[in-house]
Amino acid sequence: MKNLLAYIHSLTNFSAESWEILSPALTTITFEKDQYLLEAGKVCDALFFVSGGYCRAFYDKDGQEINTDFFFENDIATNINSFAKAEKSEFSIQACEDVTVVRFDKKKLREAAEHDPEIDGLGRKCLQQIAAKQEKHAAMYKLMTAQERYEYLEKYAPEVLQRVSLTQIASYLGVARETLSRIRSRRL
Amino acid sequence: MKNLLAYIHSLTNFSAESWEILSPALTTITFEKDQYLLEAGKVCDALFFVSGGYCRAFYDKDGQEINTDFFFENDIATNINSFAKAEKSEFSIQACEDVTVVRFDKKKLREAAEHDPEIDGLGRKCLQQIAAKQEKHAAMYKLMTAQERYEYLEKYAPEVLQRVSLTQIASYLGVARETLSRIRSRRL
DNA sequence: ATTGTTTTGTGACGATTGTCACAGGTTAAA
DNA sequence: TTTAACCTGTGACAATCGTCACAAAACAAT
Repeated sequence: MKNLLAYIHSLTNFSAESWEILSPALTTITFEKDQYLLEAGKVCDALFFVSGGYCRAFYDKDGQEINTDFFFENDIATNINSFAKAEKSEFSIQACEDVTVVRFDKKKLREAAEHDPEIDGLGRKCLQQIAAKQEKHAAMYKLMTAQERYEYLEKYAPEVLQRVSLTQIASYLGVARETLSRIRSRRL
Repeated sequence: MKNLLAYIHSLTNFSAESWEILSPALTTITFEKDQYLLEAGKVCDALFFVSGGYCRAFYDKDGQEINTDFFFENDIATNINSFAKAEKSEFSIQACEDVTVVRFDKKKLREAAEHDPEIDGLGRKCLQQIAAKQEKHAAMYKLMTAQERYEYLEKYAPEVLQRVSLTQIASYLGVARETLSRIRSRRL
């Protein structure tokens, strides 16, 4: 909860009263490794602030799992489209370790936002953050080769390389496991 | 302006009074072919609702231009990160034909949003739309081969294939011009 | 019509990557 | 400690794609 408060304050001004109003929308939950925070085909009705452990977002493409995102401590994990439009999610979010999250219930969050403009502003900031993250990631794909993407991770997201297995990273970078293995050995 | 109203109503409830309050933030502008709506390195201080013609967003990577988006009639063209965070834009937006847009001035828009929750809600909806578009496009890159991406455009964005030159589309799809030419000839 | 400019198609070739197969390592549970 | 399951590294080979070069086609302007 302390991390969550720090995260919120890093985004926007947030009073003690706002926190009181927001609190009922929050629950701390733990997921065991391999459990799903969100399953493809279901509607996303919550945001998850990750306070311990990490998870991954992945699409199932013809039986093959393709990672599109990792969420570590102090990240917000969700499907923002599914959340905002109440459409079925096209991807799943799964715990890669035992994970602790603070869950923001959609309905209660909306009620809280209606009563408090600070909470409304926070919601908007979160949306922006998520949009920004998506744009960065999309640009990484469009502008870089596999090797450059790997170097980008080394530079800007080293925790991914430290904590995530090669196989999972390869899927995230869009290359075969073997190719990533060779990229690594080339760079020693 | 009529198209803009229809667009707004498709997103959210919007009263005549809100429109009155919003109007001072709007200007209709035309850009000639090749003119810039936004230049890389500058801060984006406006949204552009495209009412005629189309434009492209592109990154400059070591002198090579890489297209990342096209904006047609009834699209909102902007750099949402640069707009929201007042950071320098990493890409440019350029008119590909003579283009007519309705410009939303950032400062005036914010003032209008402070006076009217409907305008505030509209802003949020726009943000969501843009985030959704980005996510779709990112997924296209991560999940599909070049050929599948081309077929995706055929299915979901045929106006791109009709109106944009092969060279520009190739850059957008992330393949060499020649490769796209071969994808096309394979599919006849 | 003619010229010049831009765009598109195509062949050849080399580089990169994916696929398949298998070996070596690591980890976790019994 | 042993086993089993999983992850990683590596070689061989085929398929794909990018690059270079140039021809054909489309388009614009005079």
